[in-house]
Amino acid sequence: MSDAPLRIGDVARLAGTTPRTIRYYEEIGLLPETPARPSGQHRLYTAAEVERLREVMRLKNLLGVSLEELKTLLSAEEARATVRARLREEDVDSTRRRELLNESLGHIDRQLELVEHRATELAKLQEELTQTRRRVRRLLRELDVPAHA
Amino acid sequence: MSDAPLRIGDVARLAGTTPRTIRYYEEIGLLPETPARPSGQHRLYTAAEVERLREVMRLKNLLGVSLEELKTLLSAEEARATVRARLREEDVDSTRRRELLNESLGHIDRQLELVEHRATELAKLQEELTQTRRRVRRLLRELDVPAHA
DNA sequence: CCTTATCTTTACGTTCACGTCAAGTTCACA
DNA sequence: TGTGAACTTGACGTGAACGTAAAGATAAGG
Repeated sequence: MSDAPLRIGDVARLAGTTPRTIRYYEEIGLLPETPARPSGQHRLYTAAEVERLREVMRLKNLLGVSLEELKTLLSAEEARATVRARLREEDVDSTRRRELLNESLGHIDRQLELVEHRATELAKLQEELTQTRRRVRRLLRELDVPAHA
Repeated sequence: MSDAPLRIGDVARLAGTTPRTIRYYEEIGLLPETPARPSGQHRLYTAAEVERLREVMRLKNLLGVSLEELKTLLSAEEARATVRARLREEDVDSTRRRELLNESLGHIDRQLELVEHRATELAKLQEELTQTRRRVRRLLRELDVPAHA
């Protein structure tokens, strides 16, 4: 029931964007092309793909990177998904497993570095604004209690 | 000595941008036009204006807003500067002072809201990434100590 | 089966935030 | 007073990230 296939308009509504954007993201490889769709036929999506899209939009907003940079960041995530899939197979020798996991770790760390940097910068700004706010409020209080002599 | 007037090229270098960008920002009213400059004459700047530019660029990066939105945000800051100037004059009655200060407070709160929102969102993302990182590292550790039976 | 909303591709248009080029001007310095 | 570097305005160009319009195809409901 809830896994009824969604069409591009539904996905757009659910994610708070437009069909054009979704097609564009697919076009530049930011979203995977629905595989094996005879040209002309409607695109069909699942709820998981709505989530994926929301995540893309979230990262775009928060990280403020170009779609091209975002693509590399997400291809990393893509890679991690592949890794997880491959790791589920029993017949991967532990040397290879270690390789894959370390690769994942690298991708994560790259993202974390980006996020942490922005987070601390924002924290600084927030602190400055809070300070300024305090100062203004103190001035207001001093107006209420005019002469403290 | 250090307050020798700067030219647009110097300002650009000091702020890490280009003359074109500075002129553009002036054009759209994001930076104040050097007042009373006979058309054709070189623009002259002070160190304070370099700081202003750096702040503009910083906010642009951190808040990820359009230059138009940034302009309104900064006009608020502009207003606060005016307020500070007016408050230095002694002959402002306290009713008016209160008004001005409250206005300032409103502007600051608007910025703070924006900043705080982004900050918490970024914090969430950071937390998620950190969690994922932990999971991957645990998997790696389990590879080192294979059978815990 | 027919209608109609929604989709398809193709292609050109648009906005933002500048880059780049041209032709002339101003400024610091020898 | 000349000369070269940096500046001026004006205009057109550009890449990113979509919007929009056209002409036709598809899909879901009655």
